[in-house]
Amino acid sequence: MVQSEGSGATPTRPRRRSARRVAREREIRAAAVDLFQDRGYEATTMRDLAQVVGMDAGSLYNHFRSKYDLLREVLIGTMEELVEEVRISVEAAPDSPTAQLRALISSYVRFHSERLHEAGIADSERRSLEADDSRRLLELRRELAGMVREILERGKAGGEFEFEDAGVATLCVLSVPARLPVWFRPEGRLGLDEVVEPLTAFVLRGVGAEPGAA
Amino acid sequence: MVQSEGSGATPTRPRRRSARRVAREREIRAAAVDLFQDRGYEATTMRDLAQVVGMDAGSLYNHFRSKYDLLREVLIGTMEELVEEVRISVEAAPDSPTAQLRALISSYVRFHSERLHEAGIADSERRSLEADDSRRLLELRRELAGMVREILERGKAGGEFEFEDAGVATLCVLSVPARLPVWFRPEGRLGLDEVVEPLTAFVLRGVGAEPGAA
DNA sequence: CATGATACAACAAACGTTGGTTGTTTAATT
DNA sequence: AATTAAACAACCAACGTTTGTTGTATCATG
Repeated sequence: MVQSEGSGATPTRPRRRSARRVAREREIRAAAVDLFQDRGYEATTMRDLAQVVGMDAGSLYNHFRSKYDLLREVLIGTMEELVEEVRISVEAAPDSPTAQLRALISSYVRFHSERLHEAGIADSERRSLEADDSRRLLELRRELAGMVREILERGKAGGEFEFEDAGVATLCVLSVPARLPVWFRPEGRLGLDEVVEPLTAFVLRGVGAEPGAA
Repeated sequence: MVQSEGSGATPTRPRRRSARRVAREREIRAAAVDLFQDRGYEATTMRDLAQVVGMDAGSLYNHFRSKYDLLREVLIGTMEELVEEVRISVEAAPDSPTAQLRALISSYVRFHSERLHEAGIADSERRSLEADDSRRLLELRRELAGMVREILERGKAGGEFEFEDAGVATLCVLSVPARLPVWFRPEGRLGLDEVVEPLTAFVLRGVGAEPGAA
């Protein structure tokens, strides 16, 4: 097992992955997300997954090292994207706590609604992660919480917000969009935009802000 | 499968269960809740459960018909108690939407914190329920949502509350206490009472109420 | 002595994963 | 451009475990 990567001579170029392969992997990933979402990781079998994408269970291993790898990739990958997207949207907002909180909630909600299934399992399947990966996911969540908290405290200091404990307030704020995957259905009575606004208003009011103010 | 319960002749008297047996069943139930909570139903094996209560896996079947039965009993039983407790506390409150919403949230939160694990799995393990039982659980949740919604609409009509859509508002309100099992730890920085108050205030503000008003 | 709780052993089914194999696609060499 | 070789992606069958569950024998308790 000395075939270390890229160190010896003739380092066997990684061979650009074909478009076909990439498409296949995406297909598998998407199917896995769907299955994980409505049966849970443990209850989803490789045979189930294989059937959905129309291939044999064993063939899946040409694309992923293991069932667990698939889970980790989905969970951590999704959370990283969420944090990144939220961060960008906050940084793009005006330098006012209210506007920033609004931007944060809005992008959070939009992400959750666009990728409902991924977001849903990131929450419910964390327990299936091994210690290291679970820590990583928690770290990302803390990062998100840190952004919220920073905005909240700044808003409170400036008199825009009003609440007792910043820690509790942070968790309250995050609770609302976090539950979206539980009840929001894109094909439901209300469209995304009709949900984002009242939801944002609820959160802003919750921390004592005037939702009307920009 | 005609052995309907209590209809035929000689309806096998339930024969008062000994105190020992009752205690054992409670013990098993509690252990199951704990395991379901931090590994999930699917990932919990009867052998795991048996080891926790210090007996053999097969012996568990003297107390429960199946693993699934255990899950159903915990999930639906807990939810029924929650709905009942919340209803009582709302009916005991003064006839004001603000007071009633406050009572509802408060009792909801207290229930969740006293029985953190039960409440946590009622949410995350519903997918493991068979269709009928899942419907039953959903029905209970809708009952709870109905109570919230009724209060909200009455409050809006009376000018106490302010929000756009009653459906969304209901879900926002419920989101906050529902996330409690995710982050609240009784041994943490804040005790129960220090959490109930700011959390209730957040929700009340969220629907446009004055948390100060009784 | 009788009843019920327990341990123990065993079961079939289902699980994730691996290995043998075969066309097919991609890359390197002529 | 043609030829050769390597890598790939798929099927199928099988492996070793682990799963929930069920008899049966043993022990305790009232």
